Amino acid sequence: MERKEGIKIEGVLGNSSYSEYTANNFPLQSMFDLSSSEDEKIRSLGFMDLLSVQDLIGPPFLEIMMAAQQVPSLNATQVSPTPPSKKIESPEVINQPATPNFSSISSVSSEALNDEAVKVDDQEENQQKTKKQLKPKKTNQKRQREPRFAFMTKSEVDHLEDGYRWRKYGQKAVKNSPFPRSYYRCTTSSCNVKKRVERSFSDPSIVVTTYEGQHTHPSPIMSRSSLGGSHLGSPLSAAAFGMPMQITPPNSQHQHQQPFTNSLSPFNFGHDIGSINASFLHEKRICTPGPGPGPSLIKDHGLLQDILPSHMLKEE
DNA sequence: CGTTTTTGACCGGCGC
DNA sequence: GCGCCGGTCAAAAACG
Repeated sequence: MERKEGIKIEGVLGNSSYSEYTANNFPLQSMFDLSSSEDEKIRSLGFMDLLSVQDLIGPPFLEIMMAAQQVPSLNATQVSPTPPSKKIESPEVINQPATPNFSSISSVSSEALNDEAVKVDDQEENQQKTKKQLKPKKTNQKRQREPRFAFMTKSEVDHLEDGYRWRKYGQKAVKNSPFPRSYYRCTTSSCNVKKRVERSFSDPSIVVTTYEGQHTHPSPIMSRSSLGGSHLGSPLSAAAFGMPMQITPPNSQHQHQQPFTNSLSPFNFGHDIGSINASFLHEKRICTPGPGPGPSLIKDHGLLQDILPSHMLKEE
């Protein structure tokens, strides 16, 4: 009964977990100005502040905004006359009130670089010590954070279906917001991807989903058909990420929102962001409510292929 | 009956 | 050193 749908991914925002920004391997970072000052705020205020998206609405279905967009055209297109509620947001990475195209912010955390290597190891370890993180005093090493990305989505549902199964493991009240923040973890045993979901204080209709880490497995939903075992060798592959991927399950009994399917999973950190952007753009395109009423909005005819293996694109 | 959600407690990091 | 805060755990409850 409730399962609302209508989700629009407004934007993406990745923020480096902490002050690791220093590492700029990601061109993205340069774009997002989550500079240290911002970073501070982020910590204090929370993502929401950063994301303070005013009304990024516009397009009918969903539009994705990669903050990473280095696409000048996009930036140019989106002018943000809207006064930032906070000022935290970087001028270039905001949304556009005028053009119903993209809007959003994003940045990528840099941990990937440093942690990447570690991460791999970490995963293994994690499996072993899955539940003894608190009790035993961790030797000394502070837990390392994985790359995080935040997506701003306009949706009525808090938990967006992204192709993966998530188990909620916590919920906390957000300081500057009346809305709580929910913490989810990928149910796959060997996968330690986490994500947190919170609603924007400014715009209750906007949900901010922050992904942390990358999936070590393909989307359970997707795997049903081809993924079978042909690919997935690369943990960093798009699918590997916790990016939101909307797929229409064959037997959608869960909450599936609109028939749109987006396979965005672009943030391969050390990869070309260009592709990412492309994929996002592509997304947008896909999502556009075309005249043809078909559940197959997906069909990637585009750059997606660059990023996703043919299996991922899945054909229906 | 197995899985997921709820929720209060706990822990570590950080600022004062 | 203390308190605040974000994030996580884990037992119990709720669900399917």
